[in-house]
Amino acid sequence: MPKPAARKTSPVSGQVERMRRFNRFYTHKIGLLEGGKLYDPFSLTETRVLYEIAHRDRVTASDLVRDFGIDAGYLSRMLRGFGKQGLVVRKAAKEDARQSILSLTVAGRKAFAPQEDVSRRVLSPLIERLPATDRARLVEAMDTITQLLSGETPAVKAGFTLRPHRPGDIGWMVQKHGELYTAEYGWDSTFEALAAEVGMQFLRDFDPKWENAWIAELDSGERVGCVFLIRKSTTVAKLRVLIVDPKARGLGVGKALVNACIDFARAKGYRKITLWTNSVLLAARGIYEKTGFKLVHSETHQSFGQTLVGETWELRL
Amino acid sequence: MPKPAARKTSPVSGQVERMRRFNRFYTHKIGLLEGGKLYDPFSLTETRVLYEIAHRDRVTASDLVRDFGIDAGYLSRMLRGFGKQGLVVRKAAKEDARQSILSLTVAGRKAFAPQEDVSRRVLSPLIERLPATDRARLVEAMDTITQLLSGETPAVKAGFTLRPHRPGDIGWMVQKHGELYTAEYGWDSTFEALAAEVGMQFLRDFDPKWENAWIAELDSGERVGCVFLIRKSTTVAKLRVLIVDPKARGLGVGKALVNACIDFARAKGYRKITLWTNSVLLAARGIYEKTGFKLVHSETHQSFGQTLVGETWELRL
DNA sequence: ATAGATAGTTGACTTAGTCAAGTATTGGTG
DNA sequence: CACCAATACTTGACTAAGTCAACTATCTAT
Repeated sequence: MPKPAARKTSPVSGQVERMRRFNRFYTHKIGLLEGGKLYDPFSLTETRVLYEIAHRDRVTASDLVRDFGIDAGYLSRMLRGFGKQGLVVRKAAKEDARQSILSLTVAGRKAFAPQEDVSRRVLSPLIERLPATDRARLVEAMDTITQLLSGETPAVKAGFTLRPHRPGDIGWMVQKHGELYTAEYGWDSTFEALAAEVGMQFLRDFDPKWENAWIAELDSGERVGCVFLIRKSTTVAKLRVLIVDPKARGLGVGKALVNACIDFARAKGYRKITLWTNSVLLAARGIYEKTGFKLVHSETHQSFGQTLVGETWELRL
Repeated sequence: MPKPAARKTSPVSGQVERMRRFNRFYTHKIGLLEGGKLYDPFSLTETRVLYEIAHRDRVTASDLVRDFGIDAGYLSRMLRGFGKQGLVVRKAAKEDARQSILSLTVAGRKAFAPQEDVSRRVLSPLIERLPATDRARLVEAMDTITQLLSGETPAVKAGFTLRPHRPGDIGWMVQKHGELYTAEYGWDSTFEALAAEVGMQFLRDFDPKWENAWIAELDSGERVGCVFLIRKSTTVAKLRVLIVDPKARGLGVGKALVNACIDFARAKGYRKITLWTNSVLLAARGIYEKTGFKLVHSETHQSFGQTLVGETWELRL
């Protein structure tokens, strides 16, 4: 009878151990924070039930039992108690008389109001003792976990801003071009070298009166896109290195970047914007089309380890 | 009597809301995972107690009460139950006869063994359903939260490896040079442009038989340093763009990068390594000195918006 | 009309945990 | 040495949190 094989040390098993460590740590941390009479006169579970009633429209007992994993018997009893105290009313639903629609009374809202603030009071000190950069890291990490474990679109995705370039942004542009074009199109390192050349030229020749770079960043401060507009001649501007990180696609980042270029070019009195792209870059081409650029020239070329169709697009201003 | 001032919308209050959202989400997620008969025949609290006894040397009841926030009466009862089942023994401590040192019996270890694996079995599916990049993001986020909320030095800091360059690494090098030299020395964007030029040239002229780049990354996969070695002539190599992220300083990353260059140069039969640095870069100069480089030339120059003393260092191989 | 399923309630109980008083031991002080 | 207060843990009595099964009223499908 051979012995069972020893457990192989895989990346996943190391990652699960790190998850266990976090889980042990965080549940302990929260356990300590939530212990005691924090929600007095309500228990933690009562507070949770009241929270759901307060924040959901037409919530039923079955909703809470199903979503919350609370026992129907226990919930019924709790709701009876809340009813006795005048905090919650139950109204039979028109479409199914078995169901009770739960809502807080005015007295219920008043009694519950202090508890709404408890978690804020508990969590605030945790973050306020950290320096600003660590605060951003902490909430970013939390958003990441929520997003990944919930399988949802991140709420923070909704907010982004465009800003001018700062130290490190050109390097970021080169890095993203290197990573994303390799991952998505299999382009080789000559493309990253081209991006580095564009970045070098932009910095060396930068004339803020006629040229600009826009960096898109999320509310968290994370960079998710960029574009440059440079002067080709007194009447012609050239748009270069438009890129959007996959995590921020679908939000209008690319369109906002291109529109920023168009607005800047118009304000500076350019007559035309020109750009060079490749036919496989469908999302970028779509943005150019939608913003009014026209395809004026295309030709096959061997670049970046591929056979590609290079395209020149123009927008008359 | 004037009304109280409306709550100001500050960055911190937005961040606390994001923390609350995470907290609500995660405790709910864990609550669902931990519900039911997961640790049968033990309860969650019993499992936690057994875990502590199994993993800590000479643990006492007071230790558990203090660190764990569990009631002494309840714990005593539980331990009595474990004693009845032959899972735990209590031995009076020699130095204080009031104290009981707790340990698992052989039968206790055997009975507890399946429970040790429960959290692994519960957490594994959460991570295994994610693509590899998201897995790394998840555990990185968890490590970040643990580190920030515990106020500890990150455990992951201890391990780093060196690897050859990949797509995006050159851009990362440019980005870090741009950010760090601005932040630490006030150098202007001409330095980032120089880094971009070095990167571009490296990629375009790269000959793997004679040249290499090394990227230092932590166990988490995060890049924290780099160096390039390029061929200057058949007998002379040139070391370029050594940089170490502040978060990984003090670990020997810089020294490892330089030693990798030296070893490579020796293996390739170069006679000498040369490099150009600036006198203000004290940490780098310290590493060069310690690894045997000699200062052979220095001169004042106006670069990067500063008056600097450029230095050439050499190592005979 | 009937049967099975569903929404919630109630009775009886178990499990998880609290609080206070008690016993044995230790350390400090006069 | 004696005494007292504090400490480590136990025990009695109890409350709080929650479970399970049987029940009532309502709905849906056949």
